[in-house]
Amino acid sequence: MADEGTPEVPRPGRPVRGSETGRPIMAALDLLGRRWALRVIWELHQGPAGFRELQRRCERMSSSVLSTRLEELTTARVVAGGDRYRLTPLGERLVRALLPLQEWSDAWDADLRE
Amino acid sequence: MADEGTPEVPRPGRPVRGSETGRPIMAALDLLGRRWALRVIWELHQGPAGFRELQRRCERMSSSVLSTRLEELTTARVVAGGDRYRLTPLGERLVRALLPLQEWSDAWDADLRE
DNA sequence: GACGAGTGCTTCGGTTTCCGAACCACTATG
DNA sequence: CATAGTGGTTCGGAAACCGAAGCACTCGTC
Repeated sequence: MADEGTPEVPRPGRPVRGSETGRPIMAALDLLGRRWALRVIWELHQGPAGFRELQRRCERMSSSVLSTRLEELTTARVVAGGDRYRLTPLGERLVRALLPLQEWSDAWDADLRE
Repeated sequence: MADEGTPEVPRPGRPVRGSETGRPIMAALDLLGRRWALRVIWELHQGPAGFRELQRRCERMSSSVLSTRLEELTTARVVAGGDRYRLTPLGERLVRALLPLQEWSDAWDADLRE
């Protein structure tokens, strides 16, 4: 489904960009702080999708980057491929952890409108 | 505190990278999906910090990128400058929305160790 | 008052990442 | 056979990021 080369995916327990400690939260911030990563997870929460459908949901996201992100998220066991891409139980749990963000973004909207 | 040029900061209500709709959540995902953005917010939650101290907390983060992120986050009213940088009430609320992520990252760690 | 030592940044050349159109191989469906 | 859709990969150009260096300033202190 994707190249299994040497993809350099952040993992807890290993030093990542900006942290030698390997603290899980730092690995998570690295993984999720890559372009489109949060968005892909968010869109998959709306339901499983094939490659091209997922790309459409992300409004013209580059296919090459989508491919890379899917590989990273798959390695991280957040996403699983097969017939279509879908969130793993771990991925679902991540989305639940991210749900308060939607609420916050509405508050942010309200705040900036003042 | 930083250049007030034309910084192109994502805002709810405006089309952002990957979304023409301007839905607040999409603007938030864009803002927070930039390198170091989540980390800077996370570190400021440990307490206010001056520029160089914040850079140290982020373990050798590039000063130029820190400068850019601080400008974006300030424009977004998540961070405020002054004597030292600190989270605004909106920023504190954002951190609270992000707290479940720490818990998740520990579960992620446990899952990957299997 | 000249010396560090620290601060808040900016500049700039080099590297990495991202973008996106084109393309390839495959599977329908008509 | 043609057309349309799928799951990607390739690759040249653009944008983002990196990090060492430097600048202007303040704060002791000798």
